[in-house]
Amino acid sequence: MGRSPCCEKAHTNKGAWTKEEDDRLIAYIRAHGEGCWRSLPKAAGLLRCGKSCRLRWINYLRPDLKRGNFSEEEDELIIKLHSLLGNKWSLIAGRLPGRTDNEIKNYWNTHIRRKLLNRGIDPATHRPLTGSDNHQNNITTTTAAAGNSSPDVTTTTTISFAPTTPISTHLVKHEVEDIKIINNNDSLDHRKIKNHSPENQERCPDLNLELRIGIGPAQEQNNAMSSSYIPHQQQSVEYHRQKLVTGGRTSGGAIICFACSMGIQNSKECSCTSSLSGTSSNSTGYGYDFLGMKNVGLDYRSLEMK
DNA sequence: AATCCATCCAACCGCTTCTGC
DNA sequence: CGCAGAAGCGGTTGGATGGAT
Repeated sequence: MGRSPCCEKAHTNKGAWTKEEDDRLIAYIRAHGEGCWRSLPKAAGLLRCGKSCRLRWINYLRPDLKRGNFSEEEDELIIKLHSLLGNKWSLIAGRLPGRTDNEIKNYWNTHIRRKLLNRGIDPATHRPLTGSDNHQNNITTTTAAAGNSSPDVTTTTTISFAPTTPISTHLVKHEVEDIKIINNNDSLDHRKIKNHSPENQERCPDLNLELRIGIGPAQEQNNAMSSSYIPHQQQSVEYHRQKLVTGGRTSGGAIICFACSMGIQNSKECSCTSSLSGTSSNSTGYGYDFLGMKNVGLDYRSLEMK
């Protein structure tokens, strides 16, 4: 009951590409562009499967690829993006010009994982590594939304990488408020990172991985004690999804999609151009399908990486 | 010099998602 | 709407390389 092979394997080369194969592939794509990968090998005179050609081109032969070591800035960006997106290497690669998903994935597994472990951070959860931190096992993916499901109305959803098991609201509140204090002081006072147990103490305070999704500027105003303000009550993403779909809407300002908020405008990821066209300040445009919240009117301008 | 071991990374594989009919 | 084919994605593998013994 297996799937049909993507190509006739009996007549295809495998393994490392030769210079001649590279040249053929480059010449063909220069002449014809990237088209149907399945038919490309035959047309280009290559004994390779289309998948292999695509991979070779994307990961190695593309002229816009950046070669060489990753910079410290790229390192930190990858870490932050990974904390937000999880193992979505293609999305992460979209934010690093000249880098491929495969390259970033390899780099993550060989360098950054170790780097985070040395910092005492679990690369999977971006939380401090502690032996007794059993609740972290509840997190199956770093993109998982967490928090309690209390249906209280608030203006901001915090997508936390905290435990997925129910935890009391006030604990989350305190934790978040402490982060706020740190940001306001623009300092790295470790004592203010409260985690309610010594072993949970943040070991890398500059890596705050709370993800906030604001619902709208007007409501944001109510909370505008500071740019890093996070409301008292944490909401589940699902609750906001339902609320927004059934009537919750942004109260002002156009909505940009997640892709644009991440700085990759005009990419294929961008979903805002159509919904933005002709919208006014009371736009009811829809947002990007972020974390499965398709068509939810979220304001990604307030999506922050801190 | 030979062997072992760890690391790196290109490439593969299988699954999911997208797209056209 | 459902199906099939194509493309895309992420996990994994295996060969090359370099350092340690």
